[in-house]
Amino acid sequence: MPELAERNRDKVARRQVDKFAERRAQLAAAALQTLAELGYARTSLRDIAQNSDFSHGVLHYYFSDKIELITYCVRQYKAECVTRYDGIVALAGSPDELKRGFGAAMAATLVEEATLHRLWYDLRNQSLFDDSYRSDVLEIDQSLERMIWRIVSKFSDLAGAPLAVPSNAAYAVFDGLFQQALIRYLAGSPDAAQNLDENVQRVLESLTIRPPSQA
Amino acid sequence: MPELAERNRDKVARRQVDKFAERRAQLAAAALQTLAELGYARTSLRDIAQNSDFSHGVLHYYFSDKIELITYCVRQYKAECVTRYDGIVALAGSPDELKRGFGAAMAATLVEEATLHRLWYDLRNQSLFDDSYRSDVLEIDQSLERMIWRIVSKFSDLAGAPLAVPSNAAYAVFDGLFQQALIRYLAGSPDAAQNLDENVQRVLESLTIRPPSQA
DNA sequence: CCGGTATCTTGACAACTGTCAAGAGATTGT
DNA sequence: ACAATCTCTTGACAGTTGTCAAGATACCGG
Repeated sequence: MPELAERNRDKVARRQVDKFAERRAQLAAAALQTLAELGYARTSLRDIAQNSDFSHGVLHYYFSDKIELITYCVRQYKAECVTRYDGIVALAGSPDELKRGFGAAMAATLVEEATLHRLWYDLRNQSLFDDSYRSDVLEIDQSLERMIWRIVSKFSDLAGAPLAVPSNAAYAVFDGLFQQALIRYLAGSPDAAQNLDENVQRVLESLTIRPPSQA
Repeated sequence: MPELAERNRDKVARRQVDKFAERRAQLAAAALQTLAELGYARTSLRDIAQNSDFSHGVLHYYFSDKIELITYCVRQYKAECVTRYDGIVALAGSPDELKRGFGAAMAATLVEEATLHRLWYDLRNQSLFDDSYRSDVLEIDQSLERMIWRIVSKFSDLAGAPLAVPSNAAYAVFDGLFQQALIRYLAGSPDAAQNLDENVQRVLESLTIRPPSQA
């Protein structure tokens, strides 16, 4: 029975592939945690292994080198982030509701995932020096830009007011607000989250061209 | 003559201090160049020394350790940056002139000092992981915020229109625009500078509350 | 239960790091 | 011109890094 044998081989192969992929994800999670804690410059492969259940040699069994490991991590990060605010867009019925939801969601992200986001900014910066990460980082950045654009353009629709800036500017603006809030938050400022919430709402309002009030 | 001897000692001491300070600045310049080229994670003291006229040992003659060297570099960077746009503020006679000058100045900075600014973002990020640099980075960030605020509030004055956001939000917004433009510029996008110019002008306009058009 | 394959550990390697000490060389006051 | 001090080079150190190979262990089909 060549067919049965073949199917079995396939099944085995697939099981192995699954297990292989699963362990890669597991190790990448340990790497993400370590990187988020120590930063890119201070994280060694041995540090990562110590945050996992394995020894340092196993990393080279699942990843060809450090660059492939970190690239894999960056991609894994993306999956978590990119749809984070889509629920707010789908559910919002009024511009005010969307505005409030967006501000609250940004503030919540700030406190819940502060270390993961400082890692993101760290890796994005690395890509300015090292070509190895550039394409992956750029792709994620564009995904985030589209995510922000979904919010902003929906707000524009709901408010019936056109936007004063294009997509890349809108993303840059809110990214800047978040990054500045992150700096303050990690420096211990107690009102960083609330301040971000307020600023996000104010800026979102500002980016739409308000119709003449008495016309 | 104790007085003459004393004065001479002082003179000598001051001359030595000057020479000492001068060499520190010289080495810090080499360090800044190296860091801007390689990034924080990949720059070693030997790399820095190789970009100077001296050997690697001399760095420990002028700086107690790597942290002090880099801290000194960061402070040196600040001096160059913090008054960069003040001429524009002083000379602008109309809101339109200020707006155009600001956009053009940001775009010029982007192309002229791209590598120095990617270093700034790199070091600011390091301060999110390493307390050693935190206070210096925070201080510079606040100086930059004040610089942006001088522009934005002057624009508000000239236009006779109040601002929709506070100082920290204004800084965050323009910093975000610049950083995003820097990413694109270093990735080879040919229109990054012009796009930054346009976005800066649009956003500056948006941040002021325009009076009802027909009132 | 056996043999082979997949998985993991251990230990080693060469290169690189920040730091420092010993001494050579240069400069300065007298 | 001499001696003291400042300046700089050289070479070494202990620790860390990414990488890899040899071998131990676990798993699985037959």
